[in-house]
Amino acid sequence: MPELPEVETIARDLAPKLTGRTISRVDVRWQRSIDPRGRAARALVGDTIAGVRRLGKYVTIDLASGRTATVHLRMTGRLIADPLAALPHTRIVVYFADGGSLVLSDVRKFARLRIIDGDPREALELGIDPFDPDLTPARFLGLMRGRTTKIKVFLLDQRRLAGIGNIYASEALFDARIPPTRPAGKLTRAQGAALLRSLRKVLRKAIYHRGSSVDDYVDAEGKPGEFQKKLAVYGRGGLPCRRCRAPIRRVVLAQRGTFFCPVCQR
DNA sequence: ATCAGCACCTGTTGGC
DNA sequence: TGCCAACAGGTGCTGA
Repeated sequence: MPELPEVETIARDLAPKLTGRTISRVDVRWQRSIDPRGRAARALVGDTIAGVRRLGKYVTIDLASGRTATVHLRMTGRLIADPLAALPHTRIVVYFADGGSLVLSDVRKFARLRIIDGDPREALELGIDPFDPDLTPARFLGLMRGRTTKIKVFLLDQRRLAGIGNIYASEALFDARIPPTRPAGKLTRAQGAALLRSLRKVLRKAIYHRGSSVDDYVDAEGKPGEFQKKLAVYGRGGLPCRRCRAPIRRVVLAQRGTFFCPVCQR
């Protein structure tokens, strides 16, 4: 479900609510929700939350001990602080010494909590953040140089760029007027620069609107985002392009639905 | 390097 | 109305 804008929204909402709170107990109701590459859930007990931020699509909880707890919500995960009522599909409950809690709920059981000792960026093998000021057009072009993979598929590779998912890959390519099937290494310098601009523009707008709720995404307050109303191509197969009225096409790339305007993107 | 296929899960939707 | 295949904001593994 959530991509960069949704995770950014959740992390910003959670930060003031969780910072400074001490973990007293963790209730794991679906064991596979704990990523076995990290520590066991009990490692969190006694630790205090120092801050909450986003790394790629991970909600990243920094702990006073120096450890990091990362949550990946995958398709349908939700993180809710101090829920007023029991949530359906609750997989993990982190209880605080003050009596409150943080709940991970997830219908499809794909979401994962991982407790990391060292540098989380390294452990998660994340590429550069789209908003990193070091990501210049030249560096962006450099990432794509020589790659024959289709640009849409390239954008989804978290080891290159961290945070782009299926919605915003299609949206940014439409905004930059680049066909999703173009080999990444074949983008011109102008196209590379335009795509980087479009990625940032689309992501920034989506963050402003608190993310896109296409199906069941909700933020840390349980509320949907608003950006789905602004989507230009994602989920609009067969509908007229907002720019030229030609029907939006849907194709499958890397097993993911991909939407584009065959007229605007050539 | 790259890609297709499948696995992980459950719920909703659209076509017949 | 009812059934059932297709599909879903993601990743990770295998094998070609």
